[in-house]
Amino acid sequence: MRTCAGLPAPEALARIAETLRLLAHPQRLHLIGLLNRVAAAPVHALGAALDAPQAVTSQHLNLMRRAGLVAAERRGKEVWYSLADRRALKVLKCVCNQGGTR
Amino acid sequence: MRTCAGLPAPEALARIAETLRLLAHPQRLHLIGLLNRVAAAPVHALGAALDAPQAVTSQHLNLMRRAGLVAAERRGKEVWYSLADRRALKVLKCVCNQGGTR
DNA sequence: TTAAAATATTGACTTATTTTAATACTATGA
DNA sequence: TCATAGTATTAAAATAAGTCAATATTTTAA
Repeated sequence: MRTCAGLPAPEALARIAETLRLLAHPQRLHLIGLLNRVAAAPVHALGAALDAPQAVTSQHLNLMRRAGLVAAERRGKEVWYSLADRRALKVLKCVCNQGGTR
Repeated sequence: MRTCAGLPAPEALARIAETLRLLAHPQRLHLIGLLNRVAAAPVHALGAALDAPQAVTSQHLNLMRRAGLVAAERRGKEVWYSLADRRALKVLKCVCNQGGTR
């Protein structure tokens, strides 16, 4: 298990920031949490859980898919999404515990 | 150790997203990493390490301070900053390992 | 009290992100 | 082939975030 020894190089910091930026949205975080519970689900089911318009749900999922955070697989008319990067869930888990002073 | 059981409530998701948004910037991530190494440092030293203008460094630090991610303490003419929320470092650490398929 | 160092704040500007609505695409079954 | 369900894409408008330069504030020391 590689832990972040030393400071990440500038390009690495940019990539990490980009990943965090994608996670830094309530609905996208919600999607990550949902996908963790159900393993995989079609867009319309996820959109219903979020109570968000179809286009919005699709856009969020596509953003995360392009970054490799989630994966998409067509099953007939539906496209089922699933988690593809365990870091997404790890981030959600470690940031949703209360902070506290160090 | 409280782990994120169940999906966070909407307000919680918003708070978590806000925290992640603050971390989702290369220079702010760099500051978190630096503060982890040195424990505390004045603004001008951090700005020099980042090679960023004084105002920019101060602004980044202030953003994070208002969110409770870092703490500030005046020592004479200087203001020394330090980490105040261990989640910041945890996020940096777990997101800077390579992603991988689940 | 004046000057200088260190930090913070402000406002204008530029850029990026989010939202919305409309429309296009793809697969299925009649 | 046609209609329909499920997704994706696009463009425009609204909102938010980042950058920069100038200036204000705070503290110390002369």
